[in-house]
Amino acid sequence: MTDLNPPSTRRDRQIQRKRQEILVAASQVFAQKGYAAATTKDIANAADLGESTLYNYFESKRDILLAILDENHVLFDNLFQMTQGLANRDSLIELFDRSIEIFSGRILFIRTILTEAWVDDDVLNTYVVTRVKQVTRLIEDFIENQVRAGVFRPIDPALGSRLALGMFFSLVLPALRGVEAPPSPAQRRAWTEAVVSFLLDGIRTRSGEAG
Amino acid sequence: MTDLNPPSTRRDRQIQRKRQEILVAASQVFAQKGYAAATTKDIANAADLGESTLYNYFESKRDILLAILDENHVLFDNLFQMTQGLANRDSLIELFDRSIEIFSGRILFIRTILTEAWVDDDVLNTYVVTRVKQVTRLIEDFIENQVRAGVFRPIDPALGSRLALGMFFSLVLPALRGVEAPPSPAQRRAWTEAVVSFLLDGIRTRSGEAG
Amino acid sequence: MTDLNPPSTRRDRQIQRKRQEILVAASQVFAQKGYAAATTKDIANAADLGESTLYNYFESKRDILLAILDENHVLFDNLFQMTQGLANRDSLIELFDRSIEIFSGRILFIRTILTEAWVDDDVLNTYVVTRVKQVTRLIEDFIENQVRAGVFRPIDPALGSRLALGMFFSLVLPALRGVEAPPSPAQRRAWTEAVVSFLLDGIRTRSGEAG
Amino acid sequence: MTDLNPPSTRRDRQIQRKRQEILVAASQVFAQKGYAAATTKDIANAADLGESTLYNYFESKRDILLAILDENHVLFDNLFQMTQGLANRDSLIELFDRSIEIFSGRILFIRTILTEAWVDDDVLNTYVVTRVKQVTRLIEDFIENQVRAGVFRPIDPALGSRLALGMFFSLVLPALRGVEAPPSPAQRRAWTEAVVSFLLDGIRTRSGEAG
DNA sequence: AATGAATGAGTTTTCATTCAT
DNA sequence: AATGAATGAAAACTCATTCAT
Repeated sequence: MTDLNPPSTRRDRQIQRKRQEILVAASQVFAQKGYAAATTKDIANAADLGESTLYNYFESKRDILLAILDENHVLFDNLFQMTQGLANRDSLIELFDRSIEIFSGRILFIRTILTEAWVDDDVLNTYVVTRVKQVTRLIEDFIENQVRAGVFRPIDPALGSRLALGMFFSLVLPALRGVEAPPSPAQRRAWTEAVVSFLLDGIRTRSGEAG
Repeated sequence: MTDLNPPSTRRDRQIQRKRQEILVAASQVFAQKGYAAATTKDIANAADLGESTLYNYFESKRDILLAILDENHVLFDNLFQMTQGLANRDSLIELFDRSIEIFSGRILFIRTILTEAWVDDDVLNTYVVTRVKQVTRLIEDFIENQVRAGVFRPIDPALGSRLALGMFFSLVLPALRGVEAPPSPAQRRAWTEAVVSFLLDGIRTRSGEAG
Repeated sequence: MTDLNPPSTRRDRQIQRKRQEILVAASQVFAQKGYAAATTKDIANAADLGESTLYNYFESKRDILLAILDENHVLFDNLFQMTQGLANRDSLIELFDRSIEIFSGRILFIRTILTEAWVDDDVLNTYVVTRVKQVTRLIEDFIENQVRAGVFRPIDPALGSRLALGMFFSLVLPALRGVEAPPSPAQRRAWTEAVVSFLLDGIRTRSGEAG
Repeated sequence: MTDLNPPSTRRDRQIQRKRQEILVAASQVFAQKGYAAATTKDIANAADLGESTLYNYFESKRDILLAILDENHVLFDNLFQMTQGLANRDSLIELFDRSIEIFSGRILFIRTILTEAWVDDDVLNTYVVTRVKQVTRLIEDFIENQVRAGVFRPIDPALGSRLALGMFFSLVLPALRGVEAPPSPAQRRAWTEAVVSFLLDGIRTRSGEAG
């Protein structure tokens, strides 16, 4: 049976595995130092390879970065497919929870993307803006629907979704930056519940009135 | 002696003025490309100086960065002095408004700080974490007080302040990144009103019930 | 008076002088090893400079080569201006003599051009073919005129000029390759007289008949 | 033993055949780019082999070049054996014709030799100078004989043979460089006739007098 | 005080060659 | 015998920094 596998397939898999190893190593380096400050020597060391060996798998240092970015484009597609139609409180919670989970599991990759997007307009537009716009639209639609249904007060959907994204990022940012451990599933659940509760109900008691 | 305005003082002022010019130019470059990707040639060009002239005012490229960071430390002190004692809705609004104003007026400096803090632990701790902790403490105290007074529901102050900071950043981040113009005073006021309203009252109508 | 020279002029001259020094050094290296085998280190050593200093004067190794090639384009213009209108035996002699002289005086430059033209189509077309076509045309016209005037037998002008060029190159090639000293003026004169004599009269005695 | 066609002989032939294939492929590459600019990868691709496979047949890249050069040494021996004793007009024609034919049939090999001889003194002396001296001597002897016999005017045999070689090269050079197709047999014949006629009779009409 | 020129140390990349399979 | 994978050595090039003027 194994013999029937075309040799190219096994070899291809071997190559893919190695590329993957290099990408993981490079992500660590890029995430730590940023793309510009990272050297190919750093990457090679992290991947436990000779520097020149990198060039058997990638065309250039920049090519390694782009491979990392592309890699993760796919990831987010999954996220957004899942959350199409953001209908009620539970689906809001689900969106937050899944998003935090995905971010937590791919900290290095995402940190790499953000690091470079912070500095490179192309990367920002191709890999970040597109996605952010998708979620923004998702949340905006949700808000509009709720307003129209009389459930929400008449607020600006653009501002609402922006604030929601801000809350989300405040939760994952410390882990992305590496100053906090990624949240446990329990922590995640607690966070999302609280965020959605804040978002929907505010933090005042029903009868309260701040200062 | 210094009060007598000796010749050295005039020269000192001249030097300080030049240093300042260089810092502004460097901020532009650092903000655009990040510290690592920025070259001393870039900085010199931006400052309209010869490359070697930079070294008459600063010891090294790194030294220029640190001068920028130090420069802005002062800024935040003012912000926080003003907001000591966050007592009521109005002071919350005032905090948001002033903060956004300060961030908007110093985009380059702050972008530089954040860029470097994102990859450099020392910079993060010295220039960012300290300040964030201050505001966090401020907001936490506010929340605790309100909870104790029965105005707020019993929420986790740490989480609450984190979310509040997240909202704040969602408002200034696009301008910091350079993809959006800094908000006008009117826009700022509208934002802060809305944010505080969200925060305190939630977005649901008083009778509404999502999903 | 010297003060009235704008400072930029003196500096420019200084830069031009240095560039020239580098070009001469590079010509030696390129002529000896060929462009591909020559290293920037070789060039730097030949110019008695640090390797990185080269890059203050030229953008790249290739840029140095192209500067050498351009430099000599001018040279040949002079040659051809002088020889427009190739009317009689004396002007033929003059053309050969001047050509050999120019080639002899710029051996390194010309060897560099030929070395690269032998391998690079762009260089061949831009720097060699154009010029060869000019001389070819010159000689062809001369032959055609002489044939029409009944002075020459009806021979193919294209072939005739090609053979004339071949003779010319047989004289300068050993010096270009560095296996022979460039000809003295006396030698040059003797050669050109002989070549023109061969060309016009053949080598047989008027009555002779080979084999 | 060898006559008995032992297995090793068949293998040897197989090896020789492969070596030959590699040499042909390498000639193409060397001829196009020159030795220095050609990579072992280029050669392997041209030979449709893995890069490392080359090293089963040759010790090094340089070794491949030398094999090509040696290969062609033999070729010229044939040429010169044929032309020993250059007695009359017909044998001159024969020499030119056969030489052009051999050059035309081995353009890649010869281009490779010339490319390397242009920059490498060892190659020049071993593979080119020796042969050129042989032909030179051949032609010089011919000229001397003709002069002595009163058929030629008293010209310098060294110069005469040099010019003759120059004419020859002017005919084959464009094909060697790859900017012209190799001449057809008819073209070859026409060329040689014309060259010998020029050489012996000059291009003036018997009564003519240039300028 | 300002700077053009020079450069050492280091960066990305190339490439001939080796080696295990 | 053939080759994919790995790599040391070296190439082209960059850049922060120094120094003489």
